[in-house]
Amino acid sequence: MAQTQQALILLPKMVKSPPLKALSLFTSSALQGFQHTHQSISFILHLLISSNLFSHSQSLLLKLISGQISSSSFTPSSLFHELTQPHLDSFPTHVLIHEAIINAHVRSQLPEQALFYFNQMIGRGLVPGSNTFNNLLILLIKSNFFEKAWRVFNETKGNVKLDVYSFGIMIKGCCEVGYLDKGFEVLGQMEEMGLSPNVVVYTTLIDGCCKNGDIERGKQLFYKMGELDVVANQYTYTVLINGFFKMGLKKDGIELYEKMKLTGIVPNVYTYNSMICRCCNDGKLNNAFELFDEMRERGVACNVVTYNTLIGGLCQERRVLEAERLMCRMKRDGLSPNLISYNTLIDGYCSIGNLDKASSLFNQMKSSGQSPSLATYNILIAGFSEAKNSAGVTDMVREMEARGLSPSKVTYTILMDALVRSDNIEKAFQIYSSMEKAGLVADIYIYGVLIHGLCVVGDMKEASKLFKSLDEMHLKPNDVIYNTMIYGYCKEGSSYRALRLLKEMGENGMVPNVASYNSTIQILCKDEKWTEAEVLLKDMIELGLKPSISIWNMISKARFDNV
DNA sequence: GTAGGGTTAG
Repeated sequence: MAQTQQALILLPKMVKSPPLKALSLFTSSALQGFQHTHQSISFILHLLISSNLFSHSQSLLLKLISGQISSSSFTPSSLFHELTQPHLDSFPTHVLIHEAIINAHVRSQLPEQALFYFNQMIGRGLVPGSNTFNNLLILLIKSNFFEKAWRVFNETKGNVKLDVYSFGIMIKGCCEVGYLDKGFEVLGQMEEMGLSPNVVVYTTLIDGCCKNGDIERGKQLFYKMGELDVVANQYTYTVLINGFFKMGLKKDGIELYEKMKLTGIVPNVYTYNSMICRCCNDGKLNNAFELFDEMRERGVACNVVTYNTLIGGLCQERRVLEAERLMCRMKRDGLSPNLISYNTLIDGYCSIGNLDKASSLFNQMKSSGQSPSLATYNILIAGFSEAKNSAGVTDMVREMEARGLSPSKVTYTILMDALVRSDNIEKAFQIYSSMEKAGLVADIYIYGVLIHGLCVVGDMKEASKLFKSLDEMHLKPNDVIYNTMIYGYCKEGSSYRALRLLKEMGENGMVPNVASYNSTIQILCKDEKWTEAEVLLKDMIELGLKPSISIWNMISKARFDNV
């Protein structure tokens, strides 16, 4: 009570001072534990805003939201309610107060509250500037409230000042949640409003096309921007080149890369990294290193990603020693290996079965100040289980949990897979139920491991039951699962079941592996279902797969007998 | 400090 009085005593003094002096009176008294009131805060905020001291009003609001400045006479929300009441204030200040409150909630990462004050502002017929609106959109999208962002965008776009950024932000949001059509819709709205999309907007949407698997539309947009004289830049080319590569369209990617250089757009580190990554994935390490040299010649500085990509490429070719040497070179180059560098190299050593080296790198990583992630543990756990070192596995799981990291679905997959591979299907199911108890929902990989386990032990009844239940769970079986089921059916001699799944794979756009063809044909032959066997044989040859010798023997014998 | 690109793990 006494303190409230003090604050009231302070008010006349603040009124008489210039804005910054008044503010310092306010903050120093607040720090001394003064209980401020609606009046004193309202006064100081209005003063700061009407004097254009926005950063000061902003930091004051942030302190109020975070509770750094508090008072027993109000809560932040009662205060903001009071502040935004329509009263006799001059109109511009009222707009600015609303905006300041919305911005402060945005900066405090409080999407729901920011949205609340935004809606209140619109409801009062006030028009927020595009900055305020755009920042709100960004926060909503970043906080996974895309639907809210979409609704706000569409419901209020007539009452807000929109600019190119607003549309760009919204398009990016659409692409991120996979609503490509909506992204194009926004582009259309933008054009209708007479705003010309710039290169950033086009690049964002082209990237969205690539990431959502619709490279064709991305390509069309690229042409469209050319027709509209919007000049593609390094970003645009890199996005599309990478998109081509991701879709396996190697030729188009390289062609565009050449076109980029011809047009005089210089490839930068992103472009090179994308190119190098493609070479590595194709196992063309020589080309990758040629590009690496070319970068140096052209003065494009490589970065951690460049090195990581090359380290990964070498590891995939099992050239792990060279990968480690490259990591040393990276350090000499003044770049510190990051989490991905270590994870990649540790995985490399695990894959050649050198767990000692993997462990020592793991220690090196920790002593260099890089903290292991869940992925690091998963890699090591996979390495130890592959090496059938169960003590190593247990240690890793223990250390991981001691660090406060809980096993992820990937961890469970690895553990269950190891058990299945050592014929311990019951234990695998036990792990499966402990996973469910931990609140994790099994995904297609987990079911893949379980189905594999059931097929290995020959329990096709259970395997088929599980396989059929995938559909009810809205999970699409992947090619691994199909191949596993086919393997299981062949083993038990159910040729027609295997054949049906083989066809189903094709209908779903998957290519069965050689083993599936070989074993299905084999049992079809055994059942003397020659016509079906011949058809499959033709299919597999067309796909470029090599039938096994025994199949040739069986088939040619049948042909001979029939003649 | 409002929108755009590249690398790892089942």
